[in-house]
Amino acid sequence: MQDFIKATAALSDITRLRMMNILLIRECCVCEVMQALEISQTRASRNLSILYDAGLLSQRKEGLWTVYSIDREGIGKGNKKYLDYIVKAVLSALENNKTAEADIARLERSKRVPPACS
Amino acid sequence: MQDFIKATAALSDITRLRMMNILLIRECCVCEVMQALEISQTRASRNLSILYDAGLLSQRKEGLWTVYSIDREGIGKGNKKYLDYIVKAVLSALENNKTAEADIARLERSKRVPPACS
DNA sequence: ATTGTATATGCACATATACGCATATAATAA
DNA sequence: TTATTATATGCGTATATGTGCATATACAAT
Repeated sequence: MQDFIKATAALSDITRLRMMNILLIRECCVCEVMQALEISQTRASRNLSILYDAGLLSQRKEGLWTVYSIDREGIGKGNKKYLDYIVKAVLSALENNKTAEADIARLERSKRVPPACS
Repeated sequence: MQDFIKATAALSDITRLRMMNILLIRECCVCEVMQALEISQTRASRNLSILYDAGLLSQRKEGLWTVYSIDREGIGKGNKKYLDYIVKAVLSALENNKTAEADIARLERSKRVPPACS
């Protein structure tokens, strides 16, 4: 119940909903999210953390980057079955949305600036 | 998108989640909700309004009472398809929850006190 | 009209949330 | 070591949210 509340609270914010939108396309590091949504670094980092803490995202370190992605492992498992429905609701809510489409367009142009560990 | 945010914000509160729980059993007037959840009149009225404004409940006047119920007409229709998923998520999130079960037990004992229009 | 009952709402207040700025931390490169 | 880059976080601030108290409104019965 508290988990559900945390998840729905995490999704009831336009910035984080836009984040879910692009992360449903592909995983992103923080700076890619900044570019795609045209938001500040602080804002990107903080809101990605909130989605992570709510159990919606998984996180991994890759050199300098923190890469976030939809937690396809955790979602729908165990006592978090409801997250499946929530993700479906997100997808449905984002259909044909201009902002969501513009974010995806910018996502395609955004890059992890210079390769740090190549 | 704003509709989705309104709906998830409405559900990210324990009082309102408990309300959805009992309303999924049957429609209730405000005073039945008060009794089932053991909350104040103000709190019941205000939070039911929030669920109503979020498009999750329908409302009808019946004598002195305002009767609220899950909006089975509106949900899932038109551009609110995602609400279907959200309701499923609510049901899933409330499975085997002690508070939710206690609320339902009290709901079964609660009555619309005296018949006003009989 | 007057009384009683169910619900809604204005107001004050405490707490939570979202944000930017500046700075800290962590990892890499020179 | 020092510099650089990506990300995280402490702090202050503005706004939003949840609640109770008191009161208003709406409807019904007498």
